[in-house]
Amino acid sequence: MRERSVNGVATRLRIIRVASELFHQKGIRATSPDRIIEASSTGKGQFYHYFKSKAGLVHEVLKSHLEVLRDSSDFVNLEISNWQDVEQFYRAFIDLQKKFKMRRGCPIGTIASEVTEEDELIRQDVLLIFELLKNRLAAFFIKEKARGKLLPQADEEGMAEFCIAALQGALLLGKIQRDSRPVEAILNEALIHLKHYIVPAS
Amino acid sequence: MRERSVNGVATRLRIIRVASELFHQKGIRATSPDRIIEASSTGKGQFYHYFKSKAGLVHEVLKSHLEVLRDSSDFVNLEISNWQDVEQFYRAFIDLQKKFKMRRGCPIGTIASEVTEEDELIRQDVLLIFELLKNRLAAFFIKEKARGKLLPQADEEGMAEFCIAALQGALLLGKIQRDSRPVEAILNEALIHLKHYIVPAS
Amino acid sequence: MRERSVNGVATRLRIIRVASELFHQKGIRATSPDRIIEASSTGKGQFYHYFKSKAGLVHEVLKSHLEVLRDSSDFVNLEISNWQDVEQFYRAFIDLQKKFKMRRGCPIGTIASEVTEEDELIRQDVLLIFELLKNRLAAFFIKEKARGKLLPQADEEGMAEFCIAALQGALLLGKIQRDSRPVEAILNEALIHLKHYIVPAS
Amino acid sequence: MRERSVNGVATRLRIIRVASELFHQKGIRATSPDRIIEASSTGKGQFYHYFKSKAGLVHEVLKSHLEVLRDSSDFVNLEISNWQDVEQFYRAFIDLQKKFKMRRGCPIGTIASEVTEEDELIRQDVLLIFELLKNRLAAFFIKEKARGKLLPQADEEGMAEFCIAALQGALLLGKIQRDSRPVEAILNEALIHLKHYIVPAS
DNA sequence: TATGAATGAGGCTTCATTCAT
DNA sequence: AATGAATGAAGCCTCATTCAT
Repeated sequence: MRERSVNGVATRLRIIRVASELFHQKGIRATSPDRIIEASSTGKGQFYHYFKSKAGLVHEVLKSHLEVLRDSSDFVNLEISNWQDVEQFYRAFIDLQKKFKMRRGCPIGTIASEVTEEDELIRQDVLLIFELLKNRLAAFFIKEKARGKLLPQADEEGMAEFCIAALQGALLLGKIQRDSRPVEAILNEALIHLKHYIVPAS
Repeated sequence: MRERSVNGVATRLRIIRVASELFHQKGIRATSPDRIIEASSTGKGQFYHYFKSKAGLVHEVLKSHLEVLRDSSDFVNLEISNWQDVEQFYRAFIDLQKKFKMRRGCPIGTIASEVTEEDELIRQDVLLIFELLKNRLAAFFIKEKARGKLLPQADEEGMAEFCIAALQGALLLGKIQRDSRPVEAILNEALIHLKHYIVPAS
Repeated sequence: MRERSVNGVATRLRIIRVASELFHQKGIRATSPDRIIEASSTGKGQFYHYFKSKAGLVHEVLKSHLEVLRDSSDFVNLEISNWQDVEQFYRAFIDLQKKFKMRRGCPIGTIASEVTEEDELIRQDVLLIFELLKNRLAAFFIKEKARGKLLPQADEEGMAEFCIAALQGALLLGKIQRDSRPVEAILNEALIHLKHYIVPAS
Repeated sequence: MRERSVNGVATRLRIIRVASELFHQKGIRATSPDRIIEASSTGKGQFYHYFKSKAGLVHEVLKSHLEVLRDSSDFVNLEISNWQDVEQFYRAFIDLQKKFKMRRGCPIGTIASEVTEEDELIRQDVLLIFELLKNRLAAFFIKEKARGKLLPQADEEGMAEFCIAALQGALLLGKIQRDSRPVEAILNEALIHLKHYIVPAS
């Protein structure tokens, strides 16, 4: 109520945050506008005042994910400039999953997985996020290679994609096994692989 | 009398197959009993005659996936006895995804991703499948190690999990990008990594 | 409940009848499926079991109107073979309107009036009904002309359309004025006009 | 200050005009305040600032129709002083319907048809308009009769009502048939009928 | 084994209105 | 005069399931 006068931006954000949370927890399909409305203590009409549809909200949620990642917020730092940052990147997702007692997967991956042919716009949104991640990781690999730190056969983009795929797969297995150890093991293997492309110190 | 039960089995199988297909295409949540009933040209009552609930059907679908995998059917051969078989294993999933024009992910992964805390039984079913895959892959690595073909530091189970995670992640990215090339590149990286554990021919 | 076993045809008919009644009373737009469901003591699901949508129900209602008219039921006799039958035709609609204390218009006209560009199928249904009326009336005029009872300049189809238009207009005015006298006066004028085409007894 | 109220009047008029248009196109029930607000580029609050409710707006729209007709604007001339003016009166409505490619009925008739028992005030508004039309037409017939131009049995009010009913019916059929020819034919018949009351030139 | 009628909760969205600034 | 946030009821439809035959 107090927030009302703040001008609605608050309400909008509240809905996005609650939705984001529920989508992560249950997935998109299993999260109804009604639940979001209830959990965000909003009136039914407000939902459709701020978002043209549930799909529209999903779009906004993904946009907010994109921004959070782009701005390298508290959650994860995408300004990767050394190998430790790559590890930190993985670490952030592992910690997130642990925070939810291994009951959830990747917030993006969960949405990605639900995409069907009808959700073209959502697919694009997810694509944008995956591309952001890829570009940031690739940027690091490219820089390293330029500095002569990576072997010539290293395919920077391919390495970045591999990096993300391993993360997605690991988080999915972690959720199904309800165990963080395999996640850490898998991501460790992934790191080992990537580091194989490092030029050995003569 | 015999006829009857034969028909019954047929109906049951028809429902499972159609459901399997729809779950792969749309996911579980987005696939209603009504749609399955319609697509399998069954009566409403038959559905609940053969399956106690939608969740029960999901269970049967996953059980059938498990059997198909266990029996190393036409789709994929899990009797892995050399590195080519590992590649074939990956190839089978890539081909499946290509068959659907990169519009779908892994049949199991799609279901896995939708699992929530309420779907404990389904989680277990998925777990069983992932474990089957892991065990078959691990069995090969163990055998290889026993034959002195793998380095001592090779963790066979970890390698198997990594193998599956890479697959799941790759298929997810493939679906989002609607492109099979990254999938092949990622799985290629995964194979390169695994093969790093091969004892070099002196 | 007793009717359930009768096999659903009863339920279906009950819904159509109730809807028909409500559409006449309030119009289509102002009649929600929920109200129809309530007024027909049906379960929510039954409605959509028997009709694919509200528009589908409207279609069925109009189809039933068409049948009633075609079969010249108790309500109105469309087997017009003399001028008295034409008067009876008008009389039936006047009586119907009076029955509802001049609170309603023509059951068909009310629906017709609500048709918009989006309701193409409904428009077609209404068209069919208007054409049935026209054809029955025209058939009489044609027969009369063939018998040399109508003047050569009499346009039988035109007369029939005029006949229907006068009826629709009269019922609309009757509803707005809540008075049956203008309705009777208007339809009387219409009859006078039509009879002007009668060949005068020399 | 003066500016403000001038703007206010403009906004008010804009809403009325847009609403009038939408009511004609879709009917009252199918036209929500939201749509009107959007189509008139007004703020939500403005709508309820100028009109106490949607029904209030309908009232104003009908009042504006009444005024337009009373003032014999560009659209239609109700200062009927000869038979050509009657034809012009019909012509105006036919042209209006043609302008919308036979997709709409009479702006008043469409509203009239949607009136239910709950819309007492709107019914009165429509009644007023129909009475205005009737009076103008009747005035002409009375004048003609006074001049000895109409037969003694001519009922001037009845003729006027007939005139309006034929118009309403014709426009409804025109909309359903999406054809202007029957409309013209019907109104031609109506005119023929009315002219039957003309005292024959001896 | 098979059919499909019946049920009621819930999903997504729009409606009409009021309120605070 | 103007904006747009807020509200809750209602509209249309699908869902998952059970029941009777």
